[in-house]
Amino acid sequence: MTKKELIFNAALKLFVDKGFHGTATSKIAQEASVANGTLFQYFKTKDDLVIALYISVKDELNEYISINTSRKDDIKETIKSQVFSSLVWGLDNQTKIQYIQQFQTSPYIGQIEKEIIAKQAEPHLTLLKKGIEEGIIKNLPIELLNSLMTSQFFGLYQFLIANKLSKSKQQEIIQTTFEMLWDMIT
Amino acid sequence: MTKKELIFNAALKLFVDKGFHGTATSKIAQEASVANGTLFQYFKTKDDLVIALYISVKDELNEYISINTSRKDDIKETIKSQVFSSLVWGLDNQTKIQYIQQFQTSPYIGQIEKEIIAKQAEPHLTLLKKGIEEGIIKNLPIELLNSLMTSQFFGLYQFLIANKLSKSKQQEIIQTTFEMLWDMIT
DNA sequence: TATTAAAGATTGACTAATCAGTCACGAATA
DNA sequence: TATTCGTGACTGATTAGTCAATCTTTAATA
Repeated sequence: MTKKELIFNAALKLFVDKGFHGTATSKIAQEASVANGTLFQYFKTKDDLVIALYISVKDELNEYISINTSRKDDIKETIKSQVFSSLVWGLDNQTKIQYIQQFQTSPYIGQIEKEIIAKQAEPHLTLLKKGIEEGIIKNLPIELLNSLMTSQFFGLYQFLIANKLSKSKQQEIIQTTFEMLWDMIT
Repeated sequence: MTKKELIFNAALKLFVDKGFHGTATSKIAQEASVANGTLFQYFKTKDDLVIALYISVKDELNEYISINTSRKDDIKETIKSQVFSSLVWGLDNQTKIQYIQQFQTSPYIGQIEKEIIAKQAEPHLTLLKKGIEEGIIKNLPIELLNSLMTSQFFGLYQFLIANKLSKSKQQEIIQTTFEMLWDMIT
């Protein structure tokens, strides 16, 4: 594991545990078993680290979704496998999901360029647009549909981690909830 | 306005603007036009202030919902007026909604006693339970239904503040989205 | 009503601790 | 040998929280 990865892992753990400013850079370096100065060689400032970590985690999630999504021409199946793989990744990477949420509701979100945010949402929006054009999905603003779906994802996710269920029961809930979501937007 | 209210208002503004630890207590006192020491007479520590502010804002929202909800025996109308009044309040109190979100995804949430959280969710859960018993709402875990509804609220809210629409267009979207939500859970 | 004293509220200068970020030097690598 | 990587002691600035002194309010007494 590279120094940079060590720092990312340590920062992720501490930020989620103690909050952004509740975490001293010296503590991150310590947790990463790296010198104080090393941290500032990879990241010019603490804010740089906070933001770079978010982008890295978000990219990781998007890559996972992209790899695990079967690109059939079936829109329902495509969206379904996107939602499912997001959940699988989220349940296996709870700290990272927590970090995404914490970051997105913090003042830091304003520091990320709008183009980066737009780029990350773009694939979902395109898919929704296609669905509307094909007459499958309700003709509503795609930003609204996307916002509702993202929220739905977090809502279901919160429920799943708050209630430790058996794998099969979990799968059943995910399946049911997705069908509810699908009925809602079509 | 009492000193305590002045401090709450100043803290709310700065926490949302600069984050929890990005905001110094001295800055809060300054913004509130109050001495440093005064802040610590009302709140033993900075953490106390952060938490007291959350509970205060959350109570304010709940009180607003409670006042503006017509307690008919019609479950759909009851839930509808709860969702609608939440949105009205949220659009009029954007900073407060932002604070609620920021707090709920921060490590501070773990410092609030579970009974307080449970108590705040209780009315909604009771309502959902009643709906299920009457065979109106789908027979799913009420915590799941509540989680999905809360998320839906935030999703819609995010869309509404991100897209400045006319009052009538806004009402139309709210109406449509609620019907979608209602169809989903029934 | 006027006076006064006790209780409570408010102040801001102060401090010990902590913080983000620097930098001169040593280690590793090519 | 030269270049890059890694180090940790160091610093100026900032922080949360304290406290002795001052101001304000309350209420009892003459």
